Amino acid sequence: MYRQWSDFFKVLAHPTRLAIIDSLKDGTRCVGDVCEILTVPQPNLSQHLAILRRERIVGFTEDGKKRCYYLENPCLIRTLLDLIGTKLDRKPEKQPACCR
Amino acid sequence: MYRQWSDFFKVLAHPTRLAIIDSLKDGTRCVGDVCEILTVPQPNLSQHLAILRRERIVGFTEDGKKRCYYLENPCLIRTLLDLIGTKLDRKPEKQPACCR
DNA sequence: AGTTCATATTCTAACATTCGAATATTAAAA
DNA sequence: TTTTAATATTCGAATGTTAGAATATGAACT
Repeated sequence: MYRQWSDFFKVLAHPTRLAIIDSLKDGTRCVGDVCEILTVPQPNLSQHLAILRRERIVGFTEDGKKRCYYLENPCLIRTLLDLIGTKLDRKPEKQPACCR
Repeated sequence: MYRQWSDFFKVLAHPTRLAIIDSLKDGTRCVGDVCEILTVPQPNLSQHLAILRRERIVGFTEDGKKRCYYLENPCLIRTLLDLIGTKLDRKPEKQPACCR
């Protein structure tokens, strides 16, 4: 079980992948747009997307020759990132209710 | 910021470290006990503890020649692991309230 | 069919992480 | 003060991850 969990965290353990996730937080985006927003070279972005797909963190729909990526569990991911935000950008008032 | 976040996830991205965290979930334990419970060789355990210390996930108190480790943010860690539990051991009724 | 646009894959060198083995530290007991 | 028990550190080989370069795929347009 820890193996499975650590595989999941491994996928989150890269700044570019977190940036990708963040850029999909509020909806669907095609690869080209993410590419521009993050200023990451296209093949590199594609590699990271493949890793995110493998762990089922993102999915995509095809729209002509474009691929529109989205978060598979947007709420869960949002909650997760909020949570570590409270740890790392440690402002006392940001503590989630469960931790007070 | 993504760098800082990914550094945090990197620390969680190892099965042994997750097992250590889990073994501290319900209180304080000294190194020897964790060692036995997890059946990990002592120097290796010590290396992982050092990594967990660096990211402030665990702390310790000294008790004679023993070191008693504990989670620095037990509630936060518990919430975090519960959350990914709901994703990975996917049972519909385990979905946290916020994600239904 | 050939071209173009959007994205994916493969290969590889650089770099990072991991574990075991050996050794070091350090507090207390003898 | 020597010994012992508990834990930590250092080193190195094996393994895993990363980014860039080059190349491939595949859908839509001509």
